Amino acid sequence: MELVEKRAGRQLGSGDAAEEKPMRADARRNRDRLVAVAAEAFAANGVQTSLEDIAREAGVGIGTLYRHFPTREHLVEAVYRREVDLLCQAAEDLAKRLPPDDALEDWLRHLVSYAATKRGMMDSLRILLDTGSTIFADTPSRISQALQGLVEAASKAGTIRQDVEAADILQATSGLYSAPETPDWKDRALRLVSVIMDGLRHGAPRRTDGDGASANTGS
Amino acid sequence: MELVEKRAGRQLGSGDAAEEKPMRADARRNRDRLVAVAAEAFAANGVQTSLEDIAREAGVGIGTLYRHFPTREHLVEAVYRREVDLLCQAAEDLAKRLPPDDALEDWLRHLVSYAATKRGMMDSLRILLDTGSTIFADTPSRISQALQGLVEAASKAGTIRQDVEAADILQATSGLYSAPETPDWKDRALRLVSVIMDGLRHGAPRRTDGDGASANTGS
DNA sequence: CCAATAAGCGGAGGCGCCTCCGTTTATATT
DNA sequence: AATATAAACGGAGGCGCCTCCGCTTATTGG
Repeated sequence: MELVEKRAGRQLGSGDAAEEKPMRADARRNRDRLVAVAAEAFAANGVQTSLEDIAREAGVGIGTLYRHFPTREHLVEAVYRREVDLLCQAAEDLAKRLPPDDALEDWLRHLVSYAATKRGMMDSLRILLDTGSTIFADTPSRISQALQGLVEAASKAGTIRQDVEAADILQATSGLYSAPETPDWKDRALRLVSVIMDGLRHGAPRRTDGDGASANTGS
Repeated sequence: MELVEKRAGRQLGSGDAAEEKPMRADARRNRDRLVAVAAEAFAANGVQTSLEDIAREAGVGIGTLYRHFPTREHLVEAVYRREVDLLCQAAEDLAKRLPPDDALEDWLRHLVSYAATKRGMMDSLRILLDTGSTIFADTPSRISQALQGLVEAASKAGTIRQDVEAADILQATSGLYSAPETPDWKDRALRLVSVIMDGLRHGAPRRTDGDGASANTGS
């Protein structure tokens, strides 16, 4: 689960040059903890979560938080970036560990968490847009690429129907981002994933199971 | 100087119906003081001025400020609205008290103060835009209309050249809003006004003075 | 292994935001 | 003028933000 994040230094806006210095071990550890804790907190309570709470939860002083992330937006950007990294990383890992169609299904479940985090952070993300951050330039294509790998593998293995592409699936799941903020949001989202996967498997050349539902709604 | 402001109640966003209740005398007085003080403070120190300072300066408790203006943006909107009102009011007053071209010149000087306030508030005004406030719908046309009255009067009196319209002058002064934030900003702005007025008078059918500079740089 | 030292830590403290509620006061009623 | 009452006042207090700086510790070179 511990994703090694390269480029740990400055970001937000694009006006820096000399970087890439190796960070001291404790600094890196603290920084990673902060981002991880913040991700959880933002997803659960929205971006307005008290930074002091996050620091405490991560077991560091508030000063440490502020040294690493001078503004709330810096932290938000780091969280968002990590989320995308994790998502792409997960695609690779799953592809190795599972049959292609199961990998795809699991990855879509990851996508649901990603969406959850993203919706919690929407407001701050909009601010980042104004600030001229660069995250948004490559993110969509990175995600799309990760998905494409999974889709192609499953397609080649013949366990999903042949005529769908990454773009189709992203479109099918786009409802995740705009759906209302109900408490059972996550259940609905996972159900949607399950439906889509059933659909994809149904039209496959080699069926893996009878054409019933695929069960497994996760925890 | 005391402009009587109708509609003292809710605003910001457009989702209110029943309004226009007569306000208690002390409430109205405090509200007006707050807006006046805030206008000065915002122009001098920008919108980030401490609300506590503003309340103190206005001689009211912080609670009073918050009752009248639940968020900083509500206060900003009120200030901005008042600024526009004062500007339009000034146009009428000046038209009555001075020869048309002098009225026009003085009004342009008012416009400079307006611009000063507006630049101090830019950031918050942008937030207001997102909030969906209605101020921006009619403001430009109101200002434009006020100016038009002055221009037509002066034109009719023959003390400025005949072929200019309000729009021309607004365009000529548009530099006020984007000019850099230097300390001598106001001097430059007033100099610009002076130049424009000289130009307008120069092409007039009946000259008021020789074609030299018009002096009078105000205080 | 032991300094030396710079990188990092963390929390006290100051400030601003905002709410809540006991007190004051303008206004309507008699 | 006296009274009732709802409207308005104001500031204490709680919380979050952020800075500043004395202390701690990982790292380096001997």
